[in-house]
Amino acid sequence: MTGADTAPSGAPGGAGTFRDRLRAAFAHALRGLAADGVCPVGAEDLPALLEQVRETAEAKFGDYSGTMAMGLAKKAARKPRDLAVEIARRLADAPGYSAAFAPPGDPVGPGFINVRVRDEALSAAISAAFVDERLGVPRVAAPATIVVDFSSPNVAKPMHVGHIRSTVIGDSLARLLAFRGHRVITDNHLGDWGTQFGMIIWGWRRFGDEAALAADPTAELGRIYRLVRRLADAAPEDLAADPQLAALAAEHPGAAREVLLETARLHEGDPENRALWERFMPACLADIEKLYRRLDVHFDHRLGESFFQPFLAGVVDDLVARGLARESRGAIGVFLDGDDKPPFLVRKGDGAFLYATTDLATIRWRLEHWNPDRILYVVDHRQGQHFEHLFATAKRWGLPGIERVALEHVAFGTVLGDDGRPFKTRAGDTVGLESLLDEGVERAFALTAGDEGLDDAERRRVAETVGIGAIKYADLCQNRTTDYVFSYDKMLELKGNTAAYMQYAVARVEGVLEKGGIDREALWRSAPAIVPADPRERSLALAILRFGEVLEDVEADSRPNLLTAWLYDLAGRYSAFYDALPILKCAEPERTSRLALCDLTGRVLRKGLGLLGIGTVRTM
RNA sequence: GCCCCCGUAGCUCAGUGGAUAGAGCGACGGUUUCCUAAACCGUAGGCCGCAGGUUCGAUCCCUGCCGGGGGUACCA
Repeated sequence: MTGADTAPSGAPGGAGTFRDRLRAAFAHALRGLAADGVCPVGAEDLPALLEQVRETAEAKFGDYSGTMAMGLAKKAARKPRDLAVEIARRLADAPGYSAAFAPPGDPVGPGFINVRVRDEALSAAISAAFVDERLGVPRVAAPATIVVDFSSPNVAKPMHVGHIRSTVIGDSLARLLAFRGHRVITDNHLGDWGTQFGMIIWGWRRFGDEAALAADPTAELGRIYRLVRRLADAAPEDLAADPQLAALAAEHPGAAREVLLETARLHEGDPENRALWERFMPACLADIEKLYRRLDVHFDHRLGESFFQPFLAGVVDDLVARGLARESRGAIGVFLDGDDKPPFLVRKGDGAFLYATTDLATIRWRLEHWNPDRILYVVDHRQGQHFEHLFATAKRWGLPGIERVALEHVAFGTVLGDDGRPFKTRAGDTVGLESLLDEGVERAFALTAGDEGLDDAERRRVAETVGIGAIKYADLCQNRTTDYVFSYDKMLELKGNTAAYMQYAVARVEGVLEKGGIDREALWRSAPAIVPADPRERSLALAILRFGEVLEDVEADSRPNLLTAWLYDLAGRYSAFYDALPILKCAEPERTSRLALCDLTGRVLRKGLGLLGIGTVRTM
């Protein structure tokens, strides 16, 4: 970090984004339409209609357009074009319109109303953003309390590639929502009480190695976990392929059943199992924390499954008492879709609870203690059905506050290897998260081999930022819901939609300012007028001022890839600007204006990357 | 069987009701006495899986089909 995104002081937050201001003007125009009886537009119709005010596809159509006239034409019993004329006329009279936008021209095509931002307004807005600590991004009018539940690894086994998306996407959403002005509560719902502990307890008693545990607790626990898992899950063909495993399996024919028994004992409060659990936990947590520090991911809370364990029996009793859950085949479940469909199980036949039970207890606890407006579960898409059932059960349960909280499963796809199968090592093992990061950093380091003027320590720091940034960015820039193919080569490309390209753009900004010996603080204090006269400056300035619009869109659908797409577009515009126009070598007042635009671009890129949890470097 | 997701350029992916469907890689061509050329500019490359439907307008919404993936009562 260069520290340059700390605030210049003194700027107002501004009157909202250009899109906000134009939507307000369209709202005025549409209400006028209704008041004059031209077209019935109810207050409830407005939001959807105003969503049709957005940036144009191409600069030749202007900066923003409104396309609602076509859809409304039938309702108004007019030709779309005529209605567009009516709207455009009222638009020009809307309060605040003419200060920001040029008079709308005649509607284009079937009824597009195209609008161009006035040059003076653009200059004023970009100059204001320059001295604004929020870079021109407005705060939300109505802050909400939003719980972001993400990462949630199972402790007692190493974090692996499967945890990266939840961790990176969740962290980014939390940062973004907080910057927007919401009250964000991050919670890591650790898997610290599940069947894997039954496996470890059972395995420790049979295969545990005290010396190995002392030397490297996670490695030893991981070894035991994997071994027991293979034993308990072994299919006949696995046993046929692995004589050693087969021998073990013959020795422990009841492994699967006994593991579940140990889990149940732990849950029932068996002192010996509890003692083992307490013995294993600290090492597990320390190991996980180490990775989070490296990823620069932080949580407000770490309320794992074990935290909710005391409430589970009460949850089941309550569900039964209210007639929602009942006994079936020895287990207890909620029949959501009728008796013939599989129920949502909250207690197993052996008395152990399930993650459904914990999740229900967690919802109740969060409602009681945090009273949130939204709870986001950043969990992979394969658990979609679980969350459907969970949310449906929670609503039927009728907890206080449940009717006003939005429970949202923020689903994401699987990380695949080159072969299109879930990402694995060549040997077929799950890829550990730490070694994944190491390899990304190592490859980034190799790429800096030719760099002059960087000592080894500096190169290491750059490689860490670039390597980890590449991995995070590759994940965030994909449409969340689709699977994506993991490729070090692609994510470390210096061109294209990668973290490195954005980081490089930031480094070039640094280069210009450093080369010019620019005193940034003094530049901020002088609050210069930025005048985007050249089309490339204009295009860059407009993109910068869309930052707030993009964050609003990201929040609406929990889609960080909208932010990465905008950053990529922004960095591209900067590169085009930088390439075509002299900055240090042009005359005043252009020189200061362009320097300010440069500096602001750098701060905006840095802030945008920061909201993705990605750092930047001064040189690369 | 039922439910969910995905089929867009050779490859990896954006775009999910608007204007001539976009990037990167790969291919071909251009730009450096000049602030980081790890860059920029350009060319070629597409029945947006198939067939119907809704709409002024469909890659996007609905229905069916084909192909791929995932889920589907005691793992999470």
